[in-house]
Amino acid sequence: MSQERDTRTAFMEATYRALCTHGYADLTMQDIADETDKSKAALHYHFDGKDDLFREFLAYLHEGFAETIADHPEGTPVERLVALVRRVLDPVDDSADQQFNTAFMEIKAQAPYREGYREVLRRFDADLRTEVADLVREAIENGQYDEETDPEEIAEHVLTYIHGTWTRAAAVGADVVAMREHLVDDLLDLLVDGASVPVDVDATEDRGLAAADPDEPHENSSEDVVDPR
Amino acid sequence: MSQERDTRTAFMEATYRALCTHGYADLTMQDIADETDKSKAALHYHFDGKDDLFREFLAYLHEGFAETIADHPEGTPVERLVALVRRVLDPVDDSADQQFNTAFMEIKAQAPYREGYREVLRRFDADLRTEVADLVREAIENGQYDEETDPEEIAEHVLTYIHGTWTRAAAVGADVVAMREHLVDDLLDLLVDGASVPVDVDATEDRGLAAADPDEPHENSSEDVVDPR
DNA sequence: CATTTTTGACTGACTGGCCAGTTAGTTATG
DNA sequence: CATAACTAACTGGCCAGTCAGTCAAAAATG
Repeated sequence: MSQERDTRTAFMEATYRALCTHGYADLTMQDIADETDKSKAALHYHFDGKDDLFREFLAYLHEGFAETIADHPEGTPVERLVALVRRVLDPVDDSADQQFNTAFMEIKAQAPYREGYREVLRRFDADLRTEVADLVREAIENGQYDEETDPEEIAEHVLTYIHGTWTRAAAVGADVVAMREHLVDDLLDLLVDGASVPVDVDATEDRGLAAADPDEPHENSSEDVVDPR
Repeated sequence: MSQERDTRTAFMEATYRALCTHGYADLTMQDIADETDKSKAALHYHFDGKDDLFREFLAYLHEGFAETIADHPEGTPVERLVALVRRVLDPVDDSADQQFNTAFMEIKAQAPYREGYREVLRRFDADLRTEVADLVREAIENGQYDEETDPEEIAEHVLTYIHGTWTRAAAVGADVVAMREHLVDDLLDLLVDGASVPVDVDATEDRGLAAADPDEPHENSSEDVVDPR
């Protein structure tokens, strides 16, 4: 009974690992099976084909994503907003996770063609948007942001910018940290004059373009998806 | 001699059309040949395999892109900047072009894996960035933008935002016009107080989120790539 | 309790289709 | 007629999915 559950979960984790090493485009069922101690036939026993497997995998990722975006209630609303952005756009040093992000781009690009992908991706989007909008609303109530500020509008802006960061990082190898801190600056610029500026901002000196400090400390290293290892 | 040139060009155009109807992921050499009056073997006669074909295709696209981003020297710098953004993020009604954008996303997602893709994409990026930065610089000289404004920084921001717009449009079917006008607003908000506001701004009433006017007039309908038809 | 039967999980070997690339031969062209 | 431009037919490899079992453990039976 929970035997099946376990095996399916094992295959989900295997899919994650296989994606990191092979990418989405040339990922075979065999590759996934090879990441477990089971056979390819077992994979077909548990899932109704590749598409079914991947739909389930996306749902599995979505669960982990909730954890990533969940608010850590420490500090002012804007501090928490900035922390959220940093968490989501964390350029993890772990090369496996980095490669997963790349593979995830491929999946996004497949969404228009594969039935059911888009729906889940929309949920990723909606969840993150809600979280951002809520924090902006709090910031307004807190007096950090002007009352004229439209939380939904900011959230949309942030979402689009985040997607752009991921895309450029994958497509042209652009610097995630630089783009991320640019977004953070935008968010801080919205602070009403006289409002307290968050202190933990580690990007106080670099206004430069490609100046990504490599020794950036990120204790929280979870990616836009929870790492199942 | 120019026979070969013609045929190669015909195959480039065929590749464009084939991408629109099949997407990148399941595009076969046969699909491309079928878009011409030539055979699949002819395709192999002219190109050293699929990868070679696609590298050449990207270069071909890049030529067309230059045309899209080329400045139309009418109006103030900011007007021209806004026009550029609108040209690049034009959600063409032509469904073929729309599908091409989707396919182009797939190509971007393949860049990390395919040798040579990334290089060309970087050139797309660099050209657009240069164009934007130049216009911002002009806007500063013109007194429309504050002297504190950093052209490179704005250009980076615009690039990231544009990529985000394309990605979200493809991945979750987000509204290109709404996102685009959001960016335009950002660009207009940068105007120093008292500077002339461009008049041709057709988005004067809609500050709403999903309010994309379908009757939007775009005389220039070229996409992020020139349509070879 | 000892046995037979059933079932869930799984495997190795196979198949059928697809597709990039090749080759041997044909047609056009200058 | 020599070479460039092509074609039809073919090849070889890959891969999703299938199938005929195996096997251990659970359930039924007497």
